[in-house]
Amino acid sequence: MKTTIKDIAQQAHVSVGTVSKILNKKDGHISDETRQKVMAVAKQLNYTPNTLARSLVTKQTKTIGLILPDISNPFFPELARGAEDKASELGYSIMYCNTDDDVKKEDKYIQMLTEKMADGIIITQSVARKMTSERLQLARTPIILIDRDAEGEGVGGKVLVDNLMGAYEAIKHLLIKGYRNIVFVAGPLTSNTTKARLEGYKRALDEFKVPFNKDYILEGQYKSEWGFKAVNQLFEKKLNFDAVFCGNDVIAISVVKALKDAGKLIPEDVAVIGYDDIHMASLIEPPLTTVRQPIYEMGYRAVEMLVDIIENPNQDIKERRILLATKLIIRKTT
Amino acid sequence: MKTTIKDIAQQAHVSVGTVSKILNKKDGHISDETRQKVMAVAKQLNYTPNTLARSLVTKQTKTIGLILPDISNPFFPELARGAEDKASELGYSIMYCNTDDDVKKEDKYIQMLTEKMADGIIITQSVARKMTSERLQLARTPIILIDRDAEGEGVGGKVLVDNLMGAYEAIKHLLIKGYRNIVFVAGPLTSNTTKARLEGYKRALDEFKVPFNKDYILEGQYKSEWGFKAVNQLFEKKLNFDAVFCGNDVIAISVVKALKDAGKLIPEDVAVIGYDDIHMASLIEPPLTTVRQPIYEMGYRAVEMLVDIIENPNQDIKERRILLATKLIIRKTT
DNA sequence: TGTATCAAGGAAAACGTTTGCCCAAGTATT
DNA sequence: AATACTTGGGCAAACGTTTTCCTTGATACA
Repeated sequence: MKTTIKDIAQQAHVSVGTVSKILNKKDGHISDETRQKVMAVAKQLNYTPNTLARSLVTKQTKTIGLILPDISNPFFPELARGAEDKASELGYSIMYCNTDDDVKKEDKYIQMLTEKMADGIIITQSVARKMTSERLQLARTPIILIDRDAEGEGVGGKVLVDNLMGAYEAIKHLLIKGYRNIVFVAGPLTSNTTKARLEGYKRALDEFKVPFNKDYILEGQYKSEWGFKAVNQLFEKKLNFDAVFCGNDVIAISVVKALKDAGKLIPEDVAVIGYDDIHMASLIEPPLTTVRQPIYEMGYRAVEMLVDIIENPNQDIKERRILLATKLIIRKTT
Repeated sequence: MKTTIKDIAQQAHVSVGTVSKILNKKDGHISDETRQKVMAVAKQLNYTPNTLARSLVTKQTKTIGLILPDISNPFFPELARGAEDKASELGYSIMYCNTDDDVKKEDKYIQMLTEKMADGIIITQSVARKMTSERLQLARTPIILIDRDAEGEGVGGKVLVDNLMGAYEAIKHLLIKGYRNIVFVAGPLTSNTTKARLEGYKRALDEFKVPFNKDYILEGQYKSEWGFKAVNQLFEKKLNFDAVFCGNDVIAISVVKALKDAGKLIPEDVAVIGYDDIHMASLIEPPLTTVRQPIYEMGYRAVEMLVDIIENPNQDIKERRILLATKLIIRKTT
């Protein structure tokens, strides 16, 4: 049997309340003698608290849920890492969940996390659906949106990246370099992230008086396979293009691969630009020009924000929103 | 306030015990009428159980801890994914922890997990230290070792990969292809994983009567930078080599990069072979020959084993050990 | 001398469940 | 008619903590 506070109390001939006070350093009214006795017994019995019981009375579990689409997508481990580092620093632990962008799973996990009494939730939603009050009723717990924006009253806060500017700068860079027929191999257009990037894309085009052609917008998934498929589509459509702007680096890497396999020279025949700046981006041939996102920092800041909400509940803040800047990393594919 | 079982009891005019029995489908002795009434009230009040309280009495949290060196190393997300998928299937959730191969952090997390009453722990240990009884006393909970082996009584089980054979086959392949001066850019030699691979390396050499030269063994970390450093060392030492066997794909990818930057042709001048078969391995130029590990399956099987131990505690099994096979994936770097 | 203050620590309720035991009434068996 | 099950459901302990309020004795103060 694990030793409990009761065992300590018995052996030290004091009451459980006293033991609890001492162990929690609320020992203003305890003599040095008893304190030391209790501490000694605790150590000897190898006591570790049962946080379940503690949480039951204190109403906090020091646990936060992290709901992500898919940890095997290289974008998310870094985000998770940032979250875990900050959480650990603040004394919280992280429960993690993969949704595969499946709304059902999202709901299931939110449910699970509320049952486990998580103090808060950080989520990258699959689609930009509203956080309905119904859902929030389910999770009577602060929620932070991360990476992907969505409407919704009742969301505790948001940590986002300025996708409009990120895309704008990327496209502007291509335009300055003289590319004019720029394909956008995008993620799902249901996502606000994608929408914002499309905005940026259009804005840059506008500025350079290049007409927008919606045939150049290809909608797909944030997955490696999509890169190959997209290039196929381009060739099938016999589209005349000289640059490809990709929804993320994973897509970009497979686009580069597919283009090279088709005999294209990069960047001479066609330029490629990615998004994220995952580690691998600099290692492919040629090294990938990309829009760097502060991924680690997003995770880190999200936890920071969430814990602030958890621990200072009645601050009068209308909206919490962190918008992080991207940075264009110019390598050799443009 | 969240609604509790008590609220339901009041509104339905029954006792809390009855509600509990109904909600848990232990309603052999309950009339249809009351059951339906209780269910209706529960739904109407939007009840979700508080698993803290439940766990306190049932002594199980349906939570397992996953302790890994670093989730941003592409090997581990896939393992984590396998673990999470199986866990979710079995009704468990996962708490995850990054140690950065720091023994202190390992202990801290084990402590944390026992305090949170995790039902079991899966760990990739940083170094092959024994699971001392002291440590197991801390964690009075089943522990599964995954990926990296270590001695120790009291370990609940192990899920490993046959690293000796994996390395053996890789080296044999190189030898058959005619390469003779084979460098091993290894991970830390304190790890049993590395040791086993070194065994395999030697065995293959032996079989082909190629003398072993310990200058060809370079010890480092399982990180991308190590690949670059290792190649530098090779050139500095002016070592005559025609093949490089790498401790993992991340290293291999940077080795390929470094070699190409130095003007070497791959595989004509020097062959490179990796380990893991991460997704990126097939996307670099030239596509990487590598030893595929069933990473996802390791995570999956570890959870399977752990939950079996948790739920059937008094089986009389002396040792649980799963040794998974690797597979040589031949691409274009050899 | 009487009273207020203070230090040290105990008692017990509370947190939200589960579960073993008990009881009452009805039904079946002898 | 007496006994034995069965059905339906209540009671209360237990899980391991925290925390509020009390009690007791001692000391200080007027």
